[in-house]
Amino acid sequence: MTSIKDIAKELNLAVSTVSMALNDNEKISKETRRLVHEKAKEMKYVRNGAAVDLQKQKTNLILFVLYDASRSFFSYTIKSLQIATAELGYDFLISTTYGGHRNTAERFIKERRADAVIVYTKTISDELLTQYASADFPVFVLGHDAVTDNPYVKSFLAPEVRPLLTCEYLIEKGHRRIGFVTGFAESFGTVRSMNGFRLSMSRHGLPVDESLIFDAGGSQMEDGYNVAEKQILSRLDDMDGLIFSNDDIAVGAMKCFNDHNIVIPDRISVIGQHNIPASATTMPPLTTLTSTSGQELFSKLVKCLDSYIRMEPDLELEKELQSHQSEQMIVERQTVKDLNKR
Amino acid sequence: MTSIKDIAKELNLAVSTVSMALNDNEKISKETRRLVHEKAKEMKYVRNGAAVDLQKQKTNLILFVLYDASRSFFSYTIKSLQIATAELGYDFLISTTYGGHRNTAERFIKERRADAVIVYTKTISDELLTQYASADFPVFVLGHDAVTDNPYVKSFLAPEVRPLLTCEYLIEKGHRRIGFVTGFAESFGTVRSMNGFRLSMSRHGLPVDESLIFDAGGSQMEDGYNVAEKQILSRLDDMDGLIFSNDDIAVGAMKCFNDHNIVIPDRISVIGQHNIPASATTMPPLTTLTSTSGQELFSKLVKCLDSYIRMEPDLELEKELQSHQSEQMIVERQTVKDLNKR
DNA sequence: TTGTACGCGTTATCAG
DNA sequence: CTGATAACGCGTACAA
Repeated sequence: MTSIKDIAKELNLAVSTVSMALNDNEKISKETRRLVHEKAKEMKYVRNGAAVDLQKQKTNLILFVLYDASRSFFSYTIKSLQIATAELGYDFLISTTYGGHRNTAERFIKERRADAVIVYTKTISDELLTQYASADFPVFVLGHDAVTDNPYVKSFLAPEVRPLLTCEYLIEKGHRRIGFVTGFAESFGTVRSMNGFRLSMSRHGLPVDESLIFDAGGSQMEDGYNVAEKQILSRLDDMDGLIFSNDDIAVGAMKCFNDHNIVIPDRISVIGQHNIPASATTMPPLTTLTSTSGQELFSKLVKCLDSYIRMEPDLELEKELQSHQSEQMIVERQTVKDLNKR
Repeated sequence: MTSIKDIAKELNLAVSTVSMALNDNEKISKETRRLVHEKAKEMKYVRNGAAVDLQKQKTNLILFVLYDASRSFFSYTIKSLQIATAELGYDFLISTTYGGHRNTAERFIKERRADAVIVYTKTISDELLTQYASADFPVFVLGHDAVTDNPYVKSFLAPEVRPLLTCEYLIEKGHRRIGFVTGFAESFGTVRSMNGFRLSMSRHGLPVDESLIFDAGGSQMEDGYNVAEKQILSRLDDMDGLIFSNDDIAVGAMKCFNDHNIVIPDRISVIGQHNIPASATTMPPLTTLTSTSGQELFSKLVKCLDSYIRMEPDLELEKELQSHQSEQMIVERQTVKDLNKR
């Protein structure tokens, strides 16, 4: 590995000169700069990231931590964040905690191997974040309100507990005996929509039958298929509507219903959440929920994060972001029957 | 930020003593170690990653570079690699190059910000890898044979050009006028299956009608829907079979066919590739191709990579891995008609 | 058992 | 415009 020292020696220059030349510092004559660059290329010089980081006390990196990158629901977020971070010149890396693999994420947080972290999973504890966030190492939490007294752990996109729109929709369409299927227990979506579900039911004076709350154990299509086959099929007669806490498991369950010749929505209404691409392809297409949070939102988010990194928090922008409530909308397709019409 | 210096001062010890104590070096008395650890916790000491990396000339990091983490096809690979790297104590991070965002990946490669890189995309050029790989910075390429003279760029899981099994299958079932739909042009899967397609056709003496080769422009479900609607629908009568280079676009296209009341496989046979979860949920379920490359394979792969990192290449293991040809199998579902039977 | 001294590769500050 | 020197935070021989 050739270093600036080597090229300094080769050129009979001081290391500092070489360093500056390499960074195109105006203080160095154009000629010298040219020479240095040339030699550098010739000697296949590449700068050492660790050394730069150490000296600058900056990594230029923003780390995004989430549970499962393959969930279609997160793919949009990933892309948006990548665009936003790139706009501001940051590097962007993803750490996945699927299967309990939190070590990498935690080490990067503890050892400050990034300038900031964006956490979109419950698998990293609020305590850890509280412990390690600081003025020069801000942590943004997405999807829930982190419990913390650390002012540098900021929460965004954490919908307040509100009635669950999918539930409201089913009720509006005349459903009364409504079941609920939970996804990965450690996900915010599951917890939140579960709470929303209970809220909606109670507000309409409807009882929640705990035996009609099914746990898929995970948030992937296969999990949806399995819970449908093993737990839901036998209870179909006890419900007129079934809410899934996300589309992934709903799509899997739809497959199961098809395999068992259960006609949706004649036999039972089904509704999902997130509007992932595959939900449009089920038979019949899945009615679901969509929520708007465009590229612009993520750009603002990263801009705000950047302001924290630069130690000049843009409190105004932060306020705007925190008051942001994403608009939710039912995507009406063909898995919910209007029971009022008969 | 408190450093070992600070805690050394506080305890009237030498930095080196503190350093060793922190690393539980036997040379330091148990009592001192306890003391140091205590003080460290008290002062909220956290070690500085960059400094450690610089000194050790190791990052303990393996970087995985791919185009789009949300593609269901890659999710299994990600998970397997994560498990495998964790087994050997490495940190594991993902860099996504979707939308041309290669900067991060390239910078990490150039500046050696990882101990090794696994590349599973065409978006990082072979030249770059060739230029930066070295004995102490191995690069493993997945999915294609990298063109390089650098012995530290190793290729794996690069199927030889062979007849395309899905095509063979269609032909066996009596199809003759076969169309082909390509996904993201920069993906290996697309290129390879395209070549296999041509090979199969020619081996059976069948002409390839170039106007029946459709470009979806991307590998996501939406891309499949769009190409079906805009290009394929009008050509349905000119084909009896249609091959998609991956399931994602096939699933999207199936949705389109359903929307337009095209009955599959009566009107046309359809076959995909990869057997992603969603392919089982289309109406009717998609016939597709699956290939086996289990956890064990990835564990071996990472073990081999590790041997390179440790500068003791396990050539035997490497050989075994390189000769590995994944078993391919048709997953027979309901989108291919047997034309011989009528 | 502990301390000293040095190096890892880079940048920044100053003096010349 | 260029050079010497001191950091950055840590690990490790070697000496005490």
